[in-house]
Amino acid sequence: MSCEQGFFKSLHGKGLRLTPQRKEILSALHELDQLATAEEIFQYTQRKSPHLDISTVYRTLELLKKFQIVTCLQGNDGQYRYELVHTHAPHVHLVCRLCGRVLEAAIDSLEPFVSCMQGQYGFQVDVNSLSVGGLCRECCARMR
Amino acid sequence: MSCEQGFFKSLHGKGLRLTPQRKEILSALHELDQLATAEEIFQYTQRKSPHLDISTVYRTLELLKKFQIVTCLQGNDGQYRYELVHTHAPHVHLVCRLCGRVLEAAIDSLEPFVSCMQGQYGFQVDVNSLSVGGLCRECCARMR
DNA sequence: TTCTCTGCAAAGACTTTGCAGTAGG
DNA sequence: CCTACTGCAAAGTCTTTGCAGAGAA
Repeated sequence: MSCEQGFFKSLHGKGLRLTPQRKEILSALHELDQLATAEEIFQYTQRKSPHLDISTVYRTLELLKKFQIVTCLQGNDGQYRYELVHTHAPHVHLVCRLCGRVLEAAIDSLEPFVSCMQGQYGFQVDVNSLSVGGLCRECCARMR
Repeated sequence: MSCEQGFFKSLHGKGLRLTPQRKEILSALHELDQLATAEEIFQYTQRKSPHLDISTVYRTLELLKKFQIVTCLQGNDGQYRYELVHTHAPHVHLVCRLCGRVLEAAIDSLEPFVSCMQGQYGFQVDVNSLSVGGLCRECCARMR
């Protein structure tokens, strides 16, 4: 698991440690392989490590975020959701404001925007953690 | 205040009422004239209406959101922030992930993306409530 | 008069923190 | 062996809800 190696290096560089709990959480993120809340990740770890605490999940996610191994976004409901950065192709999330469903979308068409923000405002967009609200096809249809 | 009239009509159409508290909150949004948290809006109302309760602020913002009079986004810190939809030109918010500062940016360059999401996924992007994470010019510079 | 709205207080949902014992490097 | 990490419990933060009295239409 190359991700774990990278994580270990990042940790080691700062005098931090690779514990079984951290491995377990990283592994849960891999296996879930989609946006997941801290609670969902926690539930997942419980099968194998029933003593792992949810506060450890939060602390580890915080760490993974710092090292840019996971990104995090907030859904409809205000909860944070996490996913590994490099397992899928880069994408943005489309979050429906009615049904809350989340789609992944390609980022090619975003290029002009990203360049423009860089050029005009010196702002470097985190494409990986972009979350876009709106109406999904189904909810659009339902509204007429 | 045309906004208030629109609000009144929306309310009246559903058998709801325009109360002094709701006026006060709408007025606070106008005068703050920028993204503000429920708490900030609440604080602002306290000068003139010290008995207005924060739960009323939350309930009113919910209502204003339903009528699309305000939009709401979540900043760096997980708090919701609100602003009136039609007082500024349409814009997106650039939220710096380090310093938390929020810039307003023009939306022209976003057009290809919006069309593409519509075409490919049938997803109708809420441009007005788009919040984009990244690094601002200053924080970018500070990182080297 | 009617029924929505408000203030108050309390509960709720999610996340963070303090601490003392545990264990990675 | 040192000090970061964990589980536990408790506290925090922001937001929502229940209720009885107040007040807009």
